[in-house]
Amino acid sequence: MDTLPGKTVERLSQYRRRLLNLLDDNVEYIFSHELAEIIQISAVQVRRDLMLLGFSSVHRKGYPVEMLIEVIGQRLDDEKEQNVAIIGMGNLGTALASYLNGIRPKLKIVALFDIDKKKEGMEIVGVKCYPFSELGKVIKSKRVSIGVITVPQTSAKKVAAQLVKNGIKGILNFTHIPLNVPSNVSLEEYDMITSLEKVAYFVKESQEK
Amino acid sequence: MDTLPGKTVERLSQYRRRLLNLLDDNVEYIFSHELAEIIQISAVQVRRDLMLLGFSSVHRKGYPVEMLIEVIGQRLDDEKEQNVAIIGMGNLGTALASYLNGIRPKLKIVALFDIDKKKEGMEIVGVKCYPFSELGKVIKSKRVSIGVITVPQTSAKKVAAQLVKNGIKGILNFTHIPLNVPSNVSLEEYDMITSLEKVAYFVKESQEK
DNA sequence: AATTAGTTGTTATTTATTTCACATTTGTTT
DNA sequence: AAACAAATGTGAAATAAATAACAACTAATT
Repeated sequence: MDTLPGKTVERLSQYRRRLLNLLDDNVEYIFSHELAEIIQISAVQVRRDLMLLGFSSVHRKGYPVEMLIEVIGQRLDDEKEQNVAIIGMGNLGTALASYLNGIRPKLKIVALFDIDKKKEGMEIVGVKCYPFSELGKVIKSKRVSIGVITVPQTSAKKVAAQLVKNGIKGILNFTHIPLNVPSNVSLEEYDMITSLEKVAYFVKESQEK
Repeated sequence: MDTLPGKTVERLSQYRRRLLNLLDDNVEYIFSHELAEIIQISAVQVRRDLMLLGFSSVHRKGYPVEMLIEVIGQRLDDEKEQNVAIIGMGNLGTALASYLNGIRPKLKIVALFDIDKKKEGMEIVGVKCYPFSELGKVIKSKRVSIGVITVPQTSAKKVAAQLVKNGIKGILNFTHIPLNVPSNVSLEEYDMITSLEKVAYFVKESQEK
């Protein structure tokens, strides 16, 4: 079974979240164009993504919502749980901790870290905060495979190196510092300043027309 | 002069930020492979992007840093300032306000908004917080062209509609709710849950190999 | 029972983005 | 001054992603 394109993975993640909502509303079936409408993309795009899952609709009824959620999960989720740590409990880290916590049963936020010793032992959304010095120990004891970096720019590289050294498998980097990690570590970077500059550029362009 | 590809805009934004650092360190020239190394991309990619700017190196010395910053600015920035408002002063909004504030001279954070009346009049990184009810008024008086949405999921659509109604030109959406805006409004969406699920997927995949 | 209409799955096409490959230019070395 | 080396700029090729186009299937309608 082939690895899915990154863009498809992104959309599947979004499909699933919408479908879970629909399930709550007791929607049993959904057409590609309906799902497309919700996500604001094209119906072909939806069908193509689902085709990559080998998932078919029930003729003239659409895709069965519950089963589709199940199939997306089979493809996206690890069978066992994946444990996540967030490093840096400033505003951004705190926001992420509450955003991400509990949102997916197979993705558990199991540890938070901060350099500030005062935060030691504190709980945010029910997850314990450890001092940075215990990073290695906790990663091992809690089997953390994914690290989310939300520390100040200056410590980003150091934190990434520590994570890698302690066997982390994936990093989600929210600092503006591009990281350099071994190829066996999955890396996803997100730079908020770049996003803002991008919007600003297209605003400017659209006004010049 | 053609509109640049979105990906190129993203990289130009990053080049510029690194170049500004280099300038502080009195670096006068930089080779494509050096800049590439810093951003963790290929040298060809850098040269191609700069080619789109019509910007040439000084033979065997590399690209003049200061002039390159200037040229990127000419292309990315609006001549006049672009004013930005952040709507939703929870942890995420607060983090963004301090991240983004002052980072680019031509992109000014001029207003913050929150539903909570207690925050009215408060200042975060020197920017004033207004109650949500004054959105329209402030957008007009401060000539806000870009809105950053960091409110809870449930209010995202309402806020977006308000922004659009008040003539906003660009939206950066940090909620998980896909927004539907008229085509004359530039929209950039960023979903942190999707990013985390994406890393998790590629971690899983890499372990299966 | 035949026709219409809605929806899918998939191949083919188009568009966007990245990478390759290399001729070109000129500083440096012999 | 010839040979070499370091980089660039760019056409051509490759890869990735999105869209179009349409045959096929079947529920509903006539």
